[in-house]
Formats: sequence, C-alpha cells, structure tokens
Amino acid sequence: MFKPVSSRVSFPELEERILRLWREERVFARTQEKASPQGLFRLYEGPPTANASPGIHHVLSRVFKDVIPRYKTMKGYRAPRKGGWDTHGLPVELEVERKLGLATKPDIERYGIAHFNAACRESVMKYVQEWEALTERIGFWLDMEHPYRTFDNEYIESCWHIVKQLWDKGLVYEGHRVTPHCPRCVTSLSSHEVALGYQDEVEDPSVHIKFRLTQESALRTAPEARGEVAFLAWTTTPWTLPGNTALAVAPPAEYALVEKDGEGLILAQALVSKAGLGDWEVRATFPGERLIGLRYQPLYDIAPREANGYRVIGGNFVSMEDGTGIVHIAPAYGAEDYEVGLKERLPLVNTVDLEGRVMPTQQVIYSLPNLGVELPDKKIIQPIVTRTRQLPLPGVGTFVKEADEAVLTDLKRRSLLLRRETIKHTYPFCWRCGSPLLYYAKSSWYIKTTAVKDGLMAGNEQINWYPEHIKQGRFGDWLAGNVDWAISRERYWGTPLPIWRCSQPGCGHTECLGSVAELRARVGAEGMEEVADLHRPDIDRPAYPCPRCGSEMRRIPEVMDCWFDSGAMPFAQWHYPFENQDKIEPPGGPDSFFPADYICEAVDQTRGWFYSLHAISTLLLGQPSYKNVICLGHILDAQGEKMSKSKGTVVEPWAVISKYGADPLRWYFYTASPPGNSRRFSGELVAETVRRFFLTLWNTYSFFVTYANIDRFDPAQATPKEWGHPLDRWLLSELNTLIQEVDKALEGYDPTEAGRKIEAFVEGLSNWYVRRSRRRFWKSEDDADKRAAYAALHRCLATLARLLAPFAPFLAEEMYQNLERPFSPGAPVSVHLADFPQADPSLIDESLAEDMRLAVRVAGLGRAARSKAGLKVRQPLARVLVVARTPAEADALRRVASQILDELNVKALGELNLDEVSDYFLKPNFEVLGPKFGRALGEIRKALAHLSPEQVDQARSGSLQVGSHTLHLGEDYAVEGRPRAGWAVEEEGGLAVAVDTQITPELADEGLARELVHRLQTMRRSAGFEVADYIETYYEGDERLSGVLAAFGDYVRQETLSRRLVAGPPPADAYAEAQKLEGMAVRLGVRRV
RNA sequence: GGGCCAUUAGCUCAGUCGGUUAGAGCGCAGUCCUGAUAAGACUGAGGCGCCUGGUUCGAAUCCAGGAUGGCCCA
Repeated sequence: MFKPVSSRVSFPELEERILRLWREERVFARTQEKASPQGLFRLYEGPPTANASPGIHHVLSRVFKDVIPRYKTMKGYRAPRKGGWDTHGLPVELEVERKLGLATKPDIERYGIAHFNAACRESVMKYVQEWEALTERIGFWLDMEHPYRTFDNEYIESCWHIVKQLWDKGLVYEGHRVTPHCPRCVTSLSSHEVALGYQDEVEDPSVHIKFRLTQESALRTAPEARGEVAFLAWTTTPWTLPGNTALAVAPPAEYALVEKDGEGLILAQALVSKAGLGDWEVRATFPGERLIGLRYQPLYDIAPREANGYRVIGGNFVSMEDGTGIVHIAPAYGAEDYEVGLKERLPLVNTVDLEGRVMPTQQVIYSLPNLGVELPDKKIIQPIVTRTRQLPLPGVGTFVKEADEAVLTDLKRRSLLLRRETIKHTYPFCWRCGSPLLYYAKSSWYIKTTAVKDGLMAGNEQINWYPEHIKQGRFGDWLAGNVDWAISRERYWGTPLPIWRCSQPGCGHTECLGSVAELRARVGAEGMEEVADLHRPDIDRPAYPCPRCGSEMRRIPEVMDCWFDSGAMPFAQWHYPFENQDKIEPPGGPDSFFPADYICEAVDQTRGWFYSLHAISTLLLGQPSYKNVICLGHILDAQGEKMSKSKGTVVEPWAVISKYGADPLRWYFYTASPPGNSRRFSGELVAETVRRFFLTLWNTYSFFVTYANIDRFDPAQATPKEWGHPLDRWLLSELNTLIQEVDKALEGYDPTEAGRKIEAFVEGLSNWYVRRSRRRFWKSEDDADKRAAYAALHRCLATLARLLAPFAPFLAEEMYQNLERPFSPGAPVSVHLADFPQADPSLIDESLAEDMRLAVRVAGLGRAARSKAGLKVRQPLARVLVVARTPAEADALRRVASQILDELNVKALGELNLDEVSDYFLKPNFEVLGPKFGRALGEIRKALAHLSPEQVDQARSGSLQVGSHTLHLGEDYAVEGRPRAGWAVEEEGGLAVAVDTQITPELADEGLARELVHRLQTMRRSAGFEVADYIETYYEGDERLSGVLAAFGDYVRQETLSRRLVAGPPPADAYAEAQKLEGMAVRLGVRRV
C-alpha cells in the first residue's frame, strides 16, 4: 500500500516534513560518504558578505549553485560543498559605525580599534545564523558546520602566504592611486559612498587657461603665427593647475590656430565659438595628431626636466562637447588623469595635503624609462623617483577652494587667464559630513597583475562560461584592459597587509612576512603574546629590529581589499600550505579540491569574485581556479526595475517560501528565463508555477496512489516483460527520451532547458496519458492491461522523482519515499542517494511518438469540429472523417484510430477523399527554390500566387512551367488541399477533420445514458461517497428513461459502481435529487450499500 | 561618456541554418468536458516582432545607427 495522497497539498508543510527527514537521516552527510566511482565534483561557494539579511537574489544564486552538485552526486560523484563567509570589508564597518554612532576615522580610533573590530566580528556573526536558516530552508546543501571564514587566523595566514609568494616574485609594489577623498574625515570613500553624496547645481569656477608653447614647439606648429602661441584648456578646479603635467588632445579631431591682436591660441575647431572666440581669426587648422609631443611652458615649474612632463598627449577620452578639446591633466587629482599618467609615464605632482590644504612643499613622483630592472620573466620594472620641491605656490596653507581664488589671481597677473565664469554642475560631497570630495592620488599597495595579463587571458580560454558571451565580452574585456590590482585599504576590519617597514625615514626598508612563524622568528615568543588575533590592533603591536639599520620594523597600517580574501578562498579555506597540502597538490589530482569544477554567481562578480579568484590562481599557479561558471542576471521587480527598499518593491524570500514553498520558487528560477538574463520577479509568478506545474504533477501522483491502493497494486511484483498497450509504450518512449534530454542539458550546465523539458513531459503525462488511460485504471476486472497501466505510470512517476531531485528536492523526496523506497529492498534512504535515471534506448520509439503527436492533433481538430457543430463530447457520434496529407499519415491514423475514437467519442474513423473536400494549392519549397533561382525567385513567386485551376491540375501531375523555368513536384513544390468552403471541417496545415453530425435514435439513447452516468457521478460526489464505494441507484422518470436503462443498464451500473438500478422512489436514507434530463423531469437517488 | 546584455500578445517567455500563415502558458470573453484535477479541451479577442536604414529572391533571425531598461566601468 502507498501512503494515501490527497489532491490537496501544502508544499510548505511538505517541505518542512522533508527537512526533518533529512536531518534525522543525515542525508546530506551520507551523500558525502557514499561510493563515488566518478571521483570528486568540486563546487566553490562564493562567500556571501554576511552583513545583511539574505534577499531573493541570494536565493537565486544559491539554488543555481545547488542544482548541479545534486545532479553530479546522483551521477556517481562526491560533491563536497564547503560553506564560507566573507566577513571583512567596508560594508561591515559602515554598518557598525552606524550602530555605534561613529562618523569618521578619528571617531573610530578614539573609540578604539579593538572594540570596533570586536563589534564588526559580532555583527557579522549575527547575520550568519539567518543565512544558515534560509540556506537550509531552500534546500541548498552546503557544509555550514565547517565553513571557512575570512576572519579566522588560519585564513588570514594563508592570505599572507599568498602575498609573500607574490612579493618574492617582485609582483607587489607601492604606487599611487586616485580615490575620492574626504578632506575632513581624512579618508577615502568607496564608490558606493560617493554615489550617496552627489549634489546638483553646485557652483564652481569655469576658467580658460593659456598654456604657452615652448619656442621650439611654437615654431614647429604655427610658423604662421606672429606673436606668442598658447594651448587653451578649460577647468573647473583651478587648484589642480599646479599639479598639471600634460595636456591631452583628440588625435583624429580637427584643431585650429586662431589669432587676435598678435596672440595665437590653439583649440579644437568645433569648439571655437563655444569657447567665446568667435571674433578671433582662424589662421590654420590641423589634426590633433600633429600636436602630440609638443611641449609647453609649465604654469608652475615643479617637475624636473628628466621627468618628461609638460607635453601634449593623445587621449580617446577628450570630449568635443564642451571645454576646448584640450584637457588639462593632473595625474594626482583625477582617476582618468592618473590612468593616463601611468600609460604615458607622466610625472605626478602633488601640492595639497590630506586635509585639502596647499602645502609649502610639493611632491613629485616619476619613473625613469631608460633605466629598468629586468626580471626573469622578461618584465621590466622601472625605478620610481620621489622628489620634494619648494615653490612658493599661491594660496599656501589655505583649503583648496580658497586656493582656487589665489591661483586665478596669480594666473591673471601673468596674463595666462583668458576667461573666467561660473558654472553649475553635479559634484560629489561626503555623505557623512558634507565636505566637497577631492580626487586625490594616495599611496597604495599594488599587485602587478599586468605582469600576468597574457596568462589571465589564456586561462580564460579554458573556462566554460554560461552564457558564453561573458567569456569574450564582459570578462574578456575586463582582462584585456587589466590594470594593477590595488590591494591596500586604510581601514580596520580586514586582513592586515603583511608588509613591515623600518620606521627610520632615511632607511624605509620593507619586507613581507608570509606566516605567523616568520613573524615569531623575528619578534620572539614574548612578542607574539601580544598577538592573540591576527587583526588590528594586536598585529600592530609587535616590532623588531630592522635588519638593515637596526631601527624598529613595524607593520604598515593598511588592511587588504576584501576581494583578495574571497579570491584566496581556494587556498585559504584549507589553511594551505600550512595544512592540507593534498587538498591543492597536485592541481586536478583525484583528491585535490583545486580547481573548482563549478562556480555560480551573478554577473556583477565579473570584476569581483570571478576576477579575484582568477587573478590569484593565475599569479600563484599560472592556471584558472574554475572550469565552469554559470553567470546569473539580476532580479528586477515586477515593473522591470531594480528592487528598492524605498519604493517597497523588495520581495522578501521567507514570505514567498512560506506561502508557496521552496520547490516552486526554485523551479521558477530554473525555468522562467535563461540564467544569464535579468528577470522580473513577483510572488504571483511563483503562484503560477505552482498551478501550472506542481499541482498538475501532484494531481497525477495523487490519482495514481488513490487508484493503485484501491486495486492493491504492488510495484515490486508487477514488471511486465513487454509493454503491449500503445499508450504505455508511448509513455515509456517519451520518458526515456526525457531522461536523455535532461541528462544532456544538465551535463551542459543548462538547468533551464532541462526543467522546461520536464514541464512539457508532465503536461503530456497528465493531459494525454492519464486522460486517455483513465478507464484502464477503473475497469473492475483485474486484468493484465490494468496492471500494465499501473506499472507504466508508477515507473514514470518514480523516474520523475529522480529526474526532479536536483531541481525540486523536496517534492522529489516525497514522491520517492512513497513510490519507490518501501518497495525495493536495499533502496537508499533518500532519492538524493539514488542514481540518476539511465535512459533505455530500446524503449524509445520515434515513429510511435510521431503517431501520437498526430493523434493529439487530430483529437484537437475533432474537438474543434464538434464545438463548431454544437455537439458535446458526451453525445456519441457515428463517424469522424479525416483527410490525411500523405499515405504515411493515413497509415499512422489507422494505428492510433482507437485513441482518436475514444477521445472524440465516435464510433468509426473514416478517410475522406481529398477531391471531395478540397481546393488544391501549391506550396513552394523555398529552401530549394532560393538557391536554385536566386534573383529570379521574385517573379516565380508572383506567378505561383496567381495560378489558374488548369495550371494547378497540371502541377499535380508532376511538373509546372513558369516562364522559362520548370518546377518539379516533390522537389520544388508540394500540392496540398484545404477544405472547400461550406464544409463543417476543421483544418490546420492541410490536415482536416470532419465529424458526422447525424444522430440516430440509438446514438441519442447512448448519449442519454452517458448523461445519466455523469449526473449520478456528480451525485456520488455530492453525497460524499468514496470512489470505490458500491451503491444502489434509484430512478423515476418517463418511458424513455426506462428504455435507455434497459439498453445501457450494464454500462450505467459499471460506471457508477451500482449493484442495482431500481425503478421507483429512493428510500429515505438515500441521497436524492430532482433533475431535468434533456427536457424530461426525473428523480434520482443513490444509496451506499 | 564607454562596454556587455535584453527588448516578440496585457504579463512571463519559446522560436533550430535567414524560408511559406510568429508560438506557448497565464490573464480576459465564450463554449465544452470532468469518477484524478484547486485541473483540462476548444474558440475568440489580443502582434509595427523597440525604431530607422542596409544586405538578400526572402529578415523576428544577419549588418549599421538610434531608443528604452538592466548591469559593469568612468
């Protein structure tokens, strides 16, 4: 006996039950212990930042992470999934700052780094529990008992080891980078923070500045000019002008030399009038390219000659929309300026301090291109020179906004200021204190990823991306434009950078320590006592003598970019290389967890985790750390816009799960749209999934269990040697095709395709197989056909449970526990420990599938024809007539005739002569005609559309002359018929079905009997009888009713499980109704016996 | 401002190599069926295939430009 299954079901309740079963039976643990002939399948869990509650988008990535390892487990792999938590980083710090009421870095330091970091640690742990609960509830199997955590000492030590490896290869260096900087908080802001603080309509100076050409350059460029010649540049930040070291032009654009009163200016021709120089005379024009390399006189001569500054460079970023087409470049004060500076090896000049005040001294940093050190891998590292200068700049000691005024006054005095206006534009301010942000080049530590750029790109070629366009698109482009990775952050809650520096300014010796042991060797056991935790501030306490000068070595204050943490995860999750060397070495070995077979995250990770993983493994081992990636799109709200808390369009995962269940949510994510697309989401869409797919499947399952129990069907005993009934053979053929398709799709990391195939199958199962087979299940004789039907449906549902297991693990488990486990001794305790189904190709019968498709189609057309004639299906009809399009189709129709007759409730299937019902028309075969006739096809088409009936007759006989061309039947065209007007026929693509509308008295009586059965069935239900209850039936009515019951009594009794049909009034304990049957007043009663 | 992706019915999505009349589900209107069904069948309404050009005998499909939305970067 099967456990009874009600047609009503609550998936959330069912799932909670299954979760208990999994816990009690340790099912996940057992998947890790079972035999794995295929070896390991490695999933890397991209650690979520556990600083907020999980959202619906996290459910999306987690269920996509889950489906593949579940599948692989069933295919004979062992698929360990070590959980992980990304615990460091600015978002965590910001949340704690809010909670503690801290606003600036000085605030944090007053509060105490130790307390602050303790609060960060605690805050992160708080959310971890919420994540664990959701992860379990959605059925994402992940080892959360032994997760890696990026804040653990072991994890940090592994990161140190990696940094040290790179340090030893000469890939770690100190450089500068431009960041948005708040001069009051004295800290950099992340891009996300900057986005919080934009203000519109900010007033700033808008000035045009002259940069005079050197004499030599002026002669070369503009010999026609009579007087002095200058480049005209435009800026809104005059305080950055002392930092200027280059001017940029657009190489392909046209530039003009304009002249007035003996003074020459060069600017983009398109912008002459916009710059207010309409009355200047254009003396010459030339492409921007010709300007590249020219030199000009610095406004403030800070950078030395050898630094090779104060020259014109080309840049594709130069705008022709506003300004002058000549862009002032100050590498210290703009991210783009800085990038260009690196590329062009421009000197970097810094004139303001971190609080935004103009310094009395200036700092110049530049490289010397002609002196380089060649590394073993042929990469050349240039020495960096840092110089201090002392020029009396305007506005020394004042804040940059005041310095603007001083600089302009100075330039005006020197006749270098052409125009001065004010503009309103959008500018970022600090979201905490409201100070204007400065873009500022700050000292920063880098990993020289550009040194392995070729390796990064070659490694990318080995990775399978889904969707594929990411490989050459977003990710490939990102790698192609690779710049060195800035890994230091001036923050507190992060992996401390293991770089130590001598505090003696003249020495500045630096070294990198790659392990706790190395540190201990220098600071001694006592020194290590201060370091219980490898975070700040503990790690900042130890000091040791400088090996070069004997002064004090201390760690630099920076922590690492938390993306480095996550990218180090393949190694750091195992505390490699201090422990678990065999988990990495040799890469790809049978016990190695490196590289990953599969990872999955959303598309924004191309520059996040996908990159940090790829960069670190390439730097370290020269190979990628993952083989297959599903890259998910983002979830949008029902309006197709980003979910937003303020608009209230955020969907809470728990609400969806407790209402509809995790399986329907999972299923929706797998099947609704391709994984790479962004997708709209709402609870309503999950509700639709429940109705369309889950309830259809559940009803089929419930139907099977209900009737199988009535008939005491035992799946253990009933395995027919051969499947005789065409419906069974069809079902098993479809099932085995499905297995092949789902297997192939999952093998190719395409759960969407796999899920959609299953949906289509379940649709056919419910609405064709079960619908067509119902009578076979409730015939009362216990014959072989009935057992075969049960066996076929059972096998199908049990197989479906296994196919569904990776997608809808709860429902699949429920079905498995009821349909399969009790009946097969030694069956695994869970469907997730069972093998994935294997297709039996011998059961696949493509021509039967073809036949059945035809039957479904003809039945549909037949129903439409009945509907058109107003003949309900309950009324039997004598004949259905079908026009087959080919002899083969006619044969197929004969094979499936019984299905069609049954479905349409007709007595006989006839074939119509095509000539009787059809007009003929020609169907050109364009795929053949196109290549054959090419350009001439236009005329042929026209001619074919206007054929005379005689020409059509000629065409039917074999060939047709069109102009000078001869077309041949079969090859170039086909002839098809369509129903002649006036026939009660339904037609689709040449296949036509008609029904005989004549109803004889015998047919009418049979129809009445069926109507009566229908009424009695409804009454049984109203009376609350069980489907297997036997009854007595009472009837009162006119003579026709008696006559019909005399003729069809057996049929009525059998259908309604009536022991007796009694003419006369129903007894008092019967359920009775007065009804109208085709105009007759009748009284009917049913009584359980 | 640049890159990538998407745009097909009111909604969610298919659509093979460029080939004849562009499909499904949901929703809506109507009819029917029901001894599994909270289901189902049939019919109908609903389409400028985002727009504009181009290639081609033929374009939802290929190419170019643009629009809108999303993401990433500046």
